[in-house]
Amino acid sequence: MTRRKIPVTPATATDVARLAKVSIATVSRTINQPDAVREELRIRVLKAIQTLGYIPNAGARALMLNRSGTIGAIVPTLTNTIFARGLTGFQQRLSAQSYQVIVGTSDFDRQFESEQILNMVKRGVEAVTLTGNSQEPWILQLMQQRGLPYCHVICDSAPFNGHTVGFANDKAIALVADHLIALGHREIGVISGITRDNDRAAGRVQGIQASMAAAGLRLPQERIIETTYDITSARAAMAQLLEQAPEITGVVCGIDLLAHGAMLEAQHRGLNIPGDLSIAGF
Amino acid sequence: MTRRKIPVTPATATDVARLAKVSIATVSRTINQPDAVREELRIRVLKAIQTLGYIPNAGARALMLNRSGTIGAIVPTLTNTIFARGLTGFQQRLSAQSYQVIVGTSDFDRQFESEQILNMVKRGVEAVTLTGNSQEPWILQLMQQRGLPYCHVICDSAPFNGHTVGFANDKAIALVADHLIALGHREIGVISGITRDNDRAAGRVQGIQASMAAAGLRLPQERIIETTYDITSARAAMAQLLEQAPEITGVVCGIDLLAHGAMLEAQHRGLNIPGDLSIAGF
DNA sequence: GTTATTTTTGTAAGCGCTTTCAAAACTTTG
DNA sequence: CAAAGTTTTGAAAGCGCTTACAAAAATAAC
Repeated sequence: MTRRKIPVTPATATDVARLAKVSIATVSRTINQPDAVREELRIRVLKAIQTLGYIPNAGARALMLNRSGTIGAIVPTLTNTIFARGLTGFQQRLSAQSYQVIVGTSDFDRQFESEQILNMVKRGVEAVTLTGNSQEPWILQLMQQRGLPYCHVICDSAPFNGHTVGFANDKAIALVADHLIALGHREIGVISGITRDNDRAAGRVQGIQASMAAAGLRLPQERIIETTYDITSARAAMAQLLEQAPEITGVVCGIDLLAHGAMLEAQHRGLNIPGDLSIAGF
Repeated sequence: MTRRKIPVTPATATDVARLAKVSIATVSRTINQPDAVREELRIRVLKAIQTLGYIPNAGARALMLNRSGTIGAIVPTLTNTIFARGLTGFQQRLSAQSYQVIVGTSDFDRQFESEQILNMVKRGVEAVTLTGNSQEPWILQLMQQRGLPYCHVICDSAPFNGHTVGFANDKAIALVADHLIALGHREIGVISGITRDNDRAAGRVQGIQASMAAAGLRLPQERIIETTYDITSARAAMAQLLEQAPEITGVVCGIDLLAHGAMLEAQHRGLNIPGDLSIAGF
C-alpha cells in the first residue's frame, strides 16, 4: 500500500504561481477574471492548481475585498421546526447568490444572543437576520454604527427604526381569541411560551388580553401559564391551568406545539374536545 | 434629534493605536496577553477601544494565526429534530471552547454536500463532522491530504480509515426485526428513507433483510417502500405498502417519524395496532 | 520597418492582524 | 552611581490574497 505524501501546509497562490511559472497576480486573475488571461497561461495555471490541490483562502480574500460573502442568522433554537424550516429556505436562497449563512442560536437568552451577534460581526458577516425585536439595545446600535444591515423577523416593529419582516403577533392572535369569544366562551385560559426575552410570546399574550378586555372579559394571572416549548412541559402547563382554573371552557396557546400538548393532557383527563373544552393553537 | 456620525469603515487596531498613542503591537497585546502590558498603557488602549467601538477582525487574526476558530458540521437537514438537537449540543459544547460552528445542510445530496464541505475548507474550518459515510470520495481525500480532521457520525465504518462516532445501523435495526420475527411475524414490510446517498437508510434496510434472511424469510422488493421524511409521505408510503402487500402483519420503519405516519394511516384504515398489525420505529 | 495602439503580464502595495527582535525603560545589585 | 539584569515597548516582517500601475508583449496602422 503506497503512502501518500501529506503536505502539512496547504498550497497557496504563491505555490501555484511558482509551479506554473507565472506571477501570483496571474493566478489570482485566472480564478477571478479568467478572460483577462491568455489561454496558454490560464491552462498552465489551472493545471498547477489541479496538481497542487490548491484551494483559495477565503479569509485572505475577504480581507482584501472587505467582503466576506457570509450572512448571519440568529434563531432562538433549531429544535423548533418553524425556525429550522425558515433557516433552510434562507440558506438555499442565499446559497444561490453564493452567500454562506452562519447560523447562531440564542436559546431565548438575550445576552447569549448578543454574544453570537458580536461573534458574527467579528467574522465579518455582511448582514444579519434577527428573530424578534427584543435584542439588547447596545448590539443593535453597534450594528447600526457600523452600517451593518440587519432585519428583525416575525415581528412588525423594532427599536432604532430597524427593518422588519413579519406580522403583528398581538393583532394576529387577537383574532383567535376573538373567535373563541364569538363562540360564546367567557372563561378563557392561556398557555404561552416564556415571555421573558421573547417579544413574540409576550406580544401574543398581550393580544389575547386586549381581545378579552375589548369583550369586557378578565384574564387573571393564574389563567396564563408560561412554559418551555416541548410536549411534556406543555402537558404539565395544561394540567396546571386546569388545576388553577377548572372553570375555563377555552384555551388559547401561543404556538401549535403547546396546543398539541394541551390536547394530549385534556384527552388524558377524559375531556372532550371541543365538547368540554376548546383549544386553539397559533 | 441629534444625528449620530456613522463611520463608514469600522475602526481598526491602527486607529486604536493612534488614539491611545501606542504602537499597534501594544493594542494587539492588550487584547491577547494583557499581562504583558503595563497597566497605564493597557487602560489607555482599553479606553480607546471603547470610544472607537473597535472590534477585532477575526479574518485577519485567522490569517496570521492560521487558526480560524471555526468547525464545520454537515447534516442532511435541519428539519429533522434529531439533527437539530445533535447540532445544538455540538454547538453548545464547542462554544464553551470558544469555537464557532458553521453548519451546512446537504439535503441528502452528495454533490451538494461536497460543495458545502469545500466551502468550509475555503473558510478555514479546523475540523468537520459529517453525517454518515457516503460522501464523495474526492472530498474526503481532499480533507485527508490537507490534514484536516473530520469525523463521520451515526455510523460505524468509513472509507479511508475515517473516524466514526455512532453505531451499526444494520445491526441495530436487525434487533428490531428479530424481535418482530420472535413475536411470530412472517410477512413483514419495510418503510425506509430514500436510500440513495444515505448510508444510514440503506444500512437499515440491509439489516432488516439480513435478519429476515437468517430466519429464512424473504423480503421482496414490493414490501420495501422508500419515502421522504415527512408525515404525509410516510402515510402515503404505508398506503402503498398495504396496497402492494396486504398480507403483511408487521412493518419496520427506518425512523420514528415514518412509524408515526404509518400508524396514522393504519388508524385511518381502521386497522388495530398491534392487533391487526405491528408497527416498529427506530 | 517604424510607430502608435491594444492586450497581457509582473511588480509591489496593502487589507488588519500577530509576533520576533532589538531598543528603551525600569530594577537590582555590587 | 555604574554595571548587569529584567521588563515593557515599538519597528517591521509577513499571513494569503487582490489590484493599481507600469513594463512587456502582441497587434494594428502607417
